[in-house]
Amino acid sequence: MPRKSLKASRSEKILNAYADCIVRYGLEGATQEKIAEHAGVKRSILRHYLGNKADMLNALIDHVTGKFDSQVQSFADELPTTDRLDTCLEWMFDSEYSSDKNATRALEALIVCAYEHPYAREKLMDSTKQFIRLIENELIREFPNASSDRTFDAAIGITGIYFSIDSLTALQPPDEWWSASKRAAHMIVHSLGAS
Amino acid sequence: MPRKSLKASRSEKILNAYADCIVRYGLEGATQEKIAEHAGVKRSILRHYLGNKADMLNALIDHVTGKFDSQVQSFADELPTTDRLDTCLEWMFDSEYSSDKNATRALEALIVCAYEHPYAREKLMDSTKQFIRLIENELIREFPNASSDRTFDAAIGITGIYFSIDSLTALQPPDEWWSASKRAAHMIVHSLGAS
DNA sequence: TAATAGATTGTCATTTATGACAATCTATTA
DNA sequence: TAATAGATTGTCATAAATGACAATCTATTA
Repeated sequence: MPRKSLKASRSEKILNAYADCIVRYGLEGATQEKIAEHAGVKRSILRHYLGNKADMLNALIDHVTGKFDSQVQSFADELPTTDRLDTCLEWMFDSEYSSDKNATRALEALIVCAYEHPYAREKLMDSTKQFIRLIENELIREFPNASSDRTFDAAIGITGIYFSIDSLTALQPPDEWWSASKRAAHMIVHSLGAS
Repeated sequence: MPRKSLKASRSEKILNAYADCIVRYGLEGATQEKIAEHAGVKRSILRHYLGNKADMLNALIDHVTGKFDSQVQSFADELPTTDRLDTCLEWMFDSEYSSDKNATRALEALIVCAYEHPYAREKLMDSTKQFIRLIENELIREFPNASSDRTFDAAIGITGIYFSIDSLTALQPPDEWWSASKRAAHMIVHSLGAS
């Protein structure tokens, strides 16, 4: 008899707005008013679907890490059979392929709450590890003879370069910084090949 | 006749506390109460020496970028004549040498205000460029025959790796991530040498 | 030691953010 | 079409953060 629940779609829309807001205004700068405005709803709606502030933050943590994880997964799934590593770096560092870099930036914006929020810390750590592992797997596939230590080092390095240039986006760096980052990542790859 | 002004020392103490707070609680999470508590003073004092919220933020931007810049400068000045590049990477990635990593983390925590605050964006960009240039100079000194493009790429890469592992500190990554980051930076260096 | 400029404290008003909940509207189907 | 469960809106209370400023204390030196 009742009407259909909009909980899933409304929550999705609100949490996306929340993620956008923490990227733009910082975690504590993302007030409920701003989130509601970005989502195009009344503030009361946030509470109706997601509870109070703490509930919302927990939902956001799951949302952001979940979205990031699934993007990483489909990223891996859609890699071609040849040129996987090069394709990988193209997708990471070329803006035309930037499917939704906001997932990464939201993840970075959440890091600050790791100090007070052990659950967040764990989930963010897991997501980060998963991303590193994706890079690591592609490196192993390309260089099966490289030592696993060096492969891990390279994966950490490439991931770091990516996270860093991504978080510098707010400073509006020139496009050259992106292409330079990409070439730096390639340097690591080549160094691994030359071992 | 009046008593000596404590403006310089009090402002210094307050701004250091402010910087600590934005690292720990985020830019908007660093309330005047928390800053005052960290600095061990009454809140009224903040206003007395640094004005209102906007004034304080401007002072913080100058303070953080100035501190970062001067640390980068003395970092460069104190490098030995031999093994400069290796020493550089040791200082960056080995925790025992971490003079004051908080300057870097405060810089990163400020990035979010670049969206709304053009002055902050410029200063943060300048400080970032200066750090990259420091790395670049050392690479040029070590590899004078490398093309300037590749040297810049390498500098961007190494800087990115450093900024990234530094900002991941809140997630309490294992020490291996730091050493892996260091070795990844070395990979870039070696790749430059092998050009 | 008295006058002065600054340090320090305390208090209140205003604004902002959040929490709680009543009231109303609307899709759904029995 | 009437009953229902959920959607949506609006309002008020409380809490938190900031701004403003009066009042008091204290080092300095003329």
